[in-house]
Amino acid sequence: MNDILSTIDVIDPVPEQTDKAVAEVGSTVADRVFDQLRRAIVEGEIPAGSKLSEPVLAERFSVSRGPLREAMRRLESTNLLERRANVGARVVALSNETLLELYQVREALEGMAARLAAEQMSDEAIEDLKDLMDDHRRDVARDYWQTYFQQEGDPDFHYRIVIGSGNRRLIRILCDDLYHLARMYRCQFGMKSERARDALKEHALIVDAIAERDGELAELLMRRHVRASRRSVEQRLQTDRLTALAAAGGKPARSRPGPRIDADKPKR
Amino acid sequence: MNDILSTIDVIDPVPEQTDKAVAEVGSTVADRVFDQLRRAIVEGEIPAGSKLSEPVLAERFSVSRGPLREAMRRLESTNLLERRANVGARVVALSNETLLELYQVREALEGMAARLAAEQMSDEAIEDLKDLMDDHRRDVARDYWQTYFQQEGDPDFHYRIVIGSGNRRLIRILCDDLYHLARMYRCQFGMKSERARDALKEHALIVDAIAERDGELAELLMRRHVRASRRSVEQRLQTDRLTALAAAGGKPARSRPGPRIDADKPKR
DNA sequence: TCAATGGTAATTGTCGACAATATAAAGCAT
DNA sequence: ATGCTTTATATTGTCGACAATTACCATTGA
Repeated sequence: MNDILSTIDVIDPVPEQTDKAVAEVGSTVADRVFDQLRRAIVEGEIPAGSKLSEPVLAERFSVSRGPLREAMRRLESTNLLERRANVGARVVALSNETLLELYQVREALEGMAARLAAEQMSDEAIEDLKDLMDDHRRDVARDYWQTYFQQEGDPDFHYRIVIGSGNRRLIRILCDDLYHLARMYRCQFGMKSERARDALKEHALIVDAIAERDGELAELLMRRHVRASRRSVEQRLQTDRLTALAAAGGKPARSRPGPRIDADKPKR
Repeated sequence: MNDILSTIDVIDPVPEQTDKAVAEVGSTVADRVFDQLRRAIVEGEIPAGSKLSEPVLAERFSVSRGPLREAMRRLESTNLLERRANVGARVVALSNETLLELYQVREALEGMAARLAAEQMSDEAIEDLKDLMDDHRRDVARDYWQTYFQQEGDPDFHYRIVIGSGNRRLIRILCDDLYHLARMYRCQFGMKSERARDALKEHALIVDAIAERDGELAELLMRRHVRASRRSVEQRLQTDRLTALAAAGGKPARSRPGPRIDADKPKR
């Protein structure tokens, strides 16, 4: 049945998957370039506010413009790109206003998620959440906090709770859209180091509330946590804005002349 | 420049623009088919749960598969379509669970919108909102309530408030995504007639709270209003489910054999 | 009679080329 | 010299065709 030899001629073509994410089977080229492009935007490899040229991107990812356009459409629907007909697409600009708007929505939605999670999460899932907290505590003690809170760890915590809410629409809005944008802010503006420990404490309180099935308290704590998180990023954004303003004009060197993105100035 | 004669050979295919919205300039073909397809799905012209065939849809809208696929991607991002790679796209199934999930999110988001609107809406916008309420009152008195509450009027009210919140991300989530799905439920399951008058009263109370800049009260009333609205649709959905179960097997007549959609049974 | 396997047909995913539009530059008139 | 018109280029939008994968159906065997 599951004879490996019968598929001997199709197991080879995969290795040129240069990126770490080895795109599970059944996924299409458009999905792959979607993931790659999103990562590039979120991590700042493609600067915010820059214009995206379809031909150069297509050549960079070694695909035709068809799948690329599909990927860009999906990026647009997640609000990471803004597109105007017959003009082109730009990466969203990271401003104070959009940050405020994003975190306002997150506060309402994640508060609700925490309440629902406290009511509906399974006991095993709560135990897993506690284990995750222990891991985070260990990592913070080892000063690995940067990798976790700036990249994947913190989202992991929020992911668990949102998924624990059981509301698939809520899950989709937060995990597929808002979290990537929030991560984009954190990747590009960083986070104050003392914030990591505070955030960890807040996480612990939320987990406790959920473990005690106290939905009301969980919502309150989560809303407060999101507010604090916003304030941290906002503060960092403002200082960076000022320093950038002071050193205006000097672009910090176009990295390499090879496969790079058509990134003209944000134009305003 | 804008010589019409130069395009004399391509102005003919358009007249089957049977739809009212004549797509403003600067909009592309994909945008037009997106609007048309969304309307067809929301109003039930294409039944929920049915499979969408790209070739037949492309021929129906007289476009190539390229723009059609873009439109379908956008529909997928708004959660009106579900797509699996190499298999196809289906219209979402309208179930009790998705309804509950939708209205849970709406409750949190619209409550927040009402609070923000009470705080930030301009005085003129509030006056306009009052005028709209007067119009609605008149229409309900004339028994035109069905056209308003089942189609455009009720969304109009909610649109105003959400836009009044000033949060563009919130506006996008609600107006571009969730409202269309909510309208789909109302279009396909209707609404009990006495609900219209109750809804109108609730609207009036919300407007009053906003006019008095009482954000807290506005949020409370809006959340209650959304809950009541959900209950109404839920009730109607359940009765329809039962009657459909009673008359199982007899499909209510395939309308016309002309340009119709490949609609096989929901398959479960 | 039912299950499994093979083949066939249809649908989806991808690609390259063409057409239409917007941006930019160049030329001309004032 | 400046402003407007016109031309030219480049980018986006659209189309048709090909390739790959999937689902369906028939045949064969137990």
